[in-house]
Amino acid sequence: MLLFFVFQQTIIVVIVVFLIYIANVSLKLRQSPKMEKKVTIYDIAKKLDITAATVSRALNNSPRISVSTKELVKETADKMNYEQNTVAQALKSGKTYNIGVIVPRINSNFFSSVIRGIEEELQKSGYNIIICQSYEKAKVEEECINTLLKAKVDGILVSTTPNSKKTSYNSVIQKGIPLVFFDRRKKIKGVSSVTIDDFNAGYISTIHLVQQGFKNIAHFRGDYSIEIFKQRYMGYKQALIDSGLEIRKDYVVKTNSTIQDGKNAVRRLMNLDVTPDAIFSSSDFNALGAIKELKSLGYNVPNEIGVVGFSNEPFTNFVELTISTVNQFPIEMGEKTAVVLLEQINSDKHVKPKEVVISPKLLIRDSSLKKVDKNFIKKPPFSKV
Amino acid sequence: MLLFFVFQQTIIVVIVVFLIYIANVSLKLRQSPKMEKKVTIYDIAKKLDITAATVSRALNNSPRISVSTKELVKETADKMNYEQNTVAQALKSGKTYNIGVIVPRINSNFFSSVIRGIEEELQKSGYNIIICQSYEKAKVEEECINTLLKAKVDGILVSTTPNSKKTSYNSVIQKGIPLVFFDRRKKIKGVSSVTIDDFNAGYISTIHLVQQGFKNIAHFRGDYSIEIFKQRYMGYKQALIDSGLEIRKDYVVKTNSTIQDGKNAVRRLMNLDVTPDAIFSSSDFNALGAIKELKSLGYNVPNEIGVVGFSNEPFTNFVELTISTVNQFPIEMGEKTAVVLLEQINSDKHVKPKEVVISPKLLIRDSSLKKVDKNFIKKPPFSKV
DNA sequence: TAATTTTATGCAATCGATTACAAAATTTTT
DNA sequence: AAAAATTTTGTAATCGATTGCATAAAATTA
Repeated sequence: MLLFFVFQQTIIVVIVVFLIYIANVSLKLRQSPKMEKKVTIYDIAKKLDITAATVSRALNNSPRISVSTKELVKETADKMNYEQNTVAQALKSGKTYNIGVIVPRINSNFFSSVIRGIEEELQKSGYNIIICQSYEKAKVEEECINTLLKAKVDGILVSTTPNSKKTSYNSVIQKGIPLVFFDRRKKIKGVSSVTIDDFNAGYISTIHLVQQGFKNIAHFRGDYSIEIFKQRYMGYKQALIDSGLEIRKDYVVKTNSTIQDGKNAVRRLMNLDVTPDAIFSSSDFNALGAIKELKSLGYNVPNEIGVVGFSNEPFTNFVELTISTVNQFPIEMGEKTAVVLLEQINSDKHVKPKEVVISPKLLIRDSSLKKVDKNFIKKPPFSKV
Repeated sequence: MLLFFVFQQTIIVVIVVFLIYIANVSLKLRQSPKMEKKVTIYDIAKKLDITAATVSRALNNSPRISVSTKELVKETADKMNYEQNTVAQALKSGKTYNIGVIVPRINSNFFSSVIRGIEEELQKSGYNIIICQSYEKAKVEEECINTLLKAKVDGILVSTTPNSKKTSYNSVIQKGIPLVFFDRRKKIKGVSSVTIDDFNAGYISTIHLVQQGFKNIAHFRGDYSIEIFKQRYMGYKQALIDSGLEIRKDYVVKTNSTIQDGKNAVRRLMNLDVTPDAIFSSSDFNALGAIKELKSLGYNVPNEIGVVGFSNEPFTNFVELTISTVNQFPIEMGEKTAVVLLEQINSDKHVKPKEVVISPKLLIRDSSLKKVDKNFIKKPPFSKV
């Protein structure tokens, strides 16, 4: 009986041990394979029998730590595979080293190039970027802002969406988070921006069409709630005035930046009593749609109708009939935007808001260059690409 | 004398007070305009004369808090404009709710569409994504990995770059951070992936060319260090075998995904003794370059030479001669990748690695459809778009 | 050698939220 | 009405790194 009891005990113990073993194995499996446990400055401190404070100072190269301990600490940290916990640092310092970027979408060459410029500049200073797409919707843009604020970014770069309200950015400004607009800016007091000279871009594009001999020049415009589209239109208008050409309201068509909208706009224009003989479009996609539709309607581009687009999307240079367009120097724009932001982040005192303006460049290609005039065109200030 | 002393004292005091005033003003300016100070759960606790613990529990809807205090706390939090500090939460919980995404570049329709799918799926669960571009360079990809690890992301999604080593991902795996490959995968034991059936894509594309009557079919391949390019090639090869066609080594040309590389490859092929009469390209950009070059060499596409591209980049459908290509369903791919990742994040126990495979779809367009054969083509399993 | 300065390190609070465990307040049971 | 069970709230430690202040150790000066 006693023997039996002992046996029973043993069995229980064995089972328990087995269960513990199983638990361990499954724990290992769950964290498989060979999950490392995190090393903290406390672990290093314990190993060297010093304080975490000393370790922290040593790793940060504080002049208050002797050279010998610094070396020792750094070596040990390396050996132990120590990595700073940026989250803890962020909590202590209030800086996450993350920058939010809000764009309508990333799958256009223009925006992805701007982002590239931003990225290259910011990473030099150790910042990461969090990209948020608004898909051209004001409401989604507001969600983006909230998301980025929640993520505690150290700054926000925005290219706005139509109809977004200035007040959307109040929360950002009130929190004192640096904010810079690029390309599609909002005019908000005290907020910096980096743009191109859209008025000038509109002006030189239109003048180019005038010089080509076109007299009835139409314009595809984007939403006026976005500054750049208003400016391009103003430049277009001024060019017509300066050239002594008539300004016709029905020649200005509002479009979204899609191929289809370009087609639709052309259909509308070509039903007018006096049809236009040239188009200055605020969008390469519109321009492409327009050219396709014009061809299918039997018009000859550029000899009957000239077209200039905007943004220098890559396809403008590899379609059958290359499309004249405006280079906005997107990478440079991104770099400059990042620089303006960094200045704002790094300055203790309140920096004056900056309005950086980049000069656009008209790229004259087939779609606006009448074959007969090819040799008579003036060179500067335009360039053939 | 005493009087003077008193005066002097007073003046000093006044100056000091003034200096303090100046300091305050400049401080305000610096934080202008009307910077809000952060509200914490301690502020709420103090105001209601309860503990921070209670506030925290109330805000998190703990069942251990009475309904009345919950309401009170939530109301007060609203009134005080309280916002949770995600950094503090991240430190405590070890979760940042950030997911890293590494892609070669974002300015291709394919990758930006995948990202869109990922984003839509992840945001439902409250995750943000941090995008990192490797620009097709293995070294940059490693930097991306380090950056994301430093940022303490909760998971990483990757579409790899040529020549990146499997060991690059060791640090991710060892840390137990969920990792999922999409499209351009690496075969690593225990790591999930979401891809299309590239073998099949290569097979049906080639078979389609065969059915069109082409007999000397060349292939543009990407870097074999990337699984998908190997698979597409294998599919191409198998199709030739099954069709009883000869396999010629010099018909397989390695290219990068650029227009120029497509042109170069065509020049090379057209210098062979037996020139090919069709091309199955692993890249739409190559296909476009090839078509341009073929035209300039005087060949008729598709009647003399048929071309099929890959990825359904938008331009393939709006160039003069529309390009046949393969739809990879990028948005769906993104969604599925996100789902696989979330499963991995949310499961306590070790989940089995998944290999999700999406069926590609051949889109037959002008560049591979001989005009004369138009009416004789078999419908399924292909579709005309 | 004693006093002073300089240099190096430790102590403890802090950033803001979460959560075992303990204790108080309330309700239910006997 | 006292005891037991339940609900509600509080105490204090924790996540990991940083930093003002204090103290100990070493170097310099008197």
